[in-house]
Amino acid sequence: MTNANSESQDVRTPSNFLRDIIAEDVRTKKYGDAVIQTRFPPEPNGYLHIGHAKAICLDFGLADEFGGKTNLRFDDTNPEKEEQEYVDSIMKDVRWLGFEWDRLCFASDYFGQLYQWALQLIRAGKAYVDDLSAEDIRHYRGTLTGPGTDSPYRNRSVEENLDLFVRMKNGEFPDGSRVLRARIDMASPNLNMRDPVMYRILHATHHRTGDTWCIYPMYDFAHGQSDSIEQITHSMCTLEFADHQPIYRWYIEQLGIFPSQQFEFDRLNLTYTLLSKRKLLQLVQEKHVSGWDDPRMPTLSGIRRRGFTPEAIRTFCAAIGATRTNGTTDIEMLEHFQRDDLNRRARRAMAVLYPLKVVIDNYPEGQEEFVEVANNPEDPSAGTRQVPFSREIYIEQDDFRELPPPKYYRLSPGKEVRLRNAYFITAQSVEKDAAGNIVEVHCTYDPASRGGNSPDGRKVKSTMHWVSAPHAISAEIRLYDKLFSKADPGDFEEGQSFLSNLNPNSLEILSGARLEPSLAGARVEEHFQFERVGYFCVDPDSAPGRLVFNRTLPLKDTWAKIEKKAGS
RNA sequence: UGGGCGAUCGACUAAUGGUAGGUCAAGUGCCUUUGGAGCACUUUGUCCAGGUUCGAAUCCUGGUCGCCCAGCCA
Repeated sequence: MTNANSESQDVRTPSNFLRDIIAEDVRTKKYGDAVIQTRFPPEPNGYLHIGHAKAICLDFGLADEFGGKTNLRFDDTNPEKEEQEYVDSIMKDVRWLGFEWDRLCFASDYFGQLYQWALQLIRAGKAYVDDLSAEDIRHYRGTLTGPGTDSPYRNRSVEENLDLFVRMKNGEFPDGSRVLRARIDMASPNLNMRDPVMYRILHATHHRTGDTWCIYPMYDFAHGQSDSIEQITHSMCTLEFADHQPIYRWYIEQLGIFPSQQFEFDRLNLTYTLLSKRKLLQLVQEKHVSGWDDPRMPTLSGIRRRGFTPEAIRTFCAAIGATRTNGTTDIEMLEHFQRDDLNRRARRAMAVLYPLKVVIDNYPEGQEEFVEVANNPEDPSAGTRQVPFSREIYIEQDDFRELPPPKYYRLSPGKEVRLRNAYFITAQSVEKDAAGNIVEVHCTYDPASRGGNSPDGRKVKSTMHWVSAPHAISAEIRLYDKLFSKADPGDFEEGQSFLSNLNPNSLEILSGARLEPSLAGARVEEHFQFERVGYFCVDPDSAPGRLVFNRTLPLKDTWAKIEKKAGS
């Protein structure tokens, strides 16, 4: 298994209860000389999201930590919701995250064995065919506070149950007409033990088994036994399955098979984020986003396209740990680990998103030169590159104010600043259009300050990025922001839905940006830090000569904070 | 008037009867050729009430609050 290796930035939480349990089981040799075996069991009915990443890191990470193995198992017991497209995307995403499974498994591979086990339980008088309708079953199940009632079909003979079940399998009955149920206890305080349904009739084509079957096992009758077949030692799942533990154990005990054990941990919740497959599907189907891989989606394919990296996601997952407490993690924490990762690794470049032309009046017309620029100041091994400079350049509109507010260090009339890696310039005058908008700033430069330092030791308060106007290239820039404007997207007014919390400004497309020419060679999915602006990566929509950049995250903006404080 | 699980800084998470610590966020200062990064410092916490104990976040009792469960979904 070539799992995510522990790089230096990996955060190891001191401990979590799952690791403690496994460590103890390894120490006491609970499973003899057998190795720790886990599994990641997605249902192929949607794309994986950041919440699954936590489960993946736990399933694969913990097994790996103790020299164990992890299977990727598709929990494909419901043919009506599952598709090959999802299987493919899930495999791709798990690998992208940095994990490789020991065995690729499908619950559907066990349909035959599961069927035999069902027969075994019927023969043992532990299962029966019920003719009650779905509605009646619900009714007979009782309530949270009151016991259920036995189905009138509960005491059929073994022979009759066998006959009926075989005929169910042979397709003699229509969908919904009968089910196979475990015979346990209709008065159990745990609803899952009130004769749970084991099999339902579904004349549907399965993405792998085709039309071989018309009866399909329920999750509870499939999951534990699948774990058992694969000799899973530690079957980790989320908290809402805790109530299923008794039924998980019941089937394994009745069948006398390998005793896999289930452990539950808390599901990931993130502020400003929805992690419900149903709602994500709705966003896709109703076209509130461009698809499962829309860069605003919390899906792994979405955040990959946005520019997030597997390393950062793994570090994040390690940092948040695992407990049995429901909570909501600040999205800021994910963003922090992503910035941290990209700060170390992303190549720097200069790009002006909202250009303002600057003419350097005392720079010779027609002259050009190249200045040497570090590709990544955090990583000298990234080398340097040559960036063209000339008389006319673009700077960010925000970097010039005719009337500078207090503490504004950037360019303003009479003020001297540094153009990064180039020269000191001083603003002299502005040109405006008929409407009074500044369209051009005239400056002078100090030829002695080449490279960005003045020999006389003169200091400037500000350093600004720039792009040489005649050399600049264009690109489409997609500025992404949070998909939802409310920390809890599920918190909405009466009569509304989570859709009312959609952030109307989650995507802004810029067409006027000017970029340094070296960016022309950028490849899809390549990450950059546009200095002083943010982290960007190349979108797959790019074509030769037509670059598209997605903003992964903006850089932290201290000035914006100062300005906001002054304004409020 | 069922059952299950849980409760530690604003958020996430350690401490497993012996100094309540880390990360994020927030704030202050230093530094800076990215108002980025970095560095230093600071603020804020054991749900409540009893009990056991030399000593309790941890053990006990009783409350309170939160989450999950009545699919022929997973």
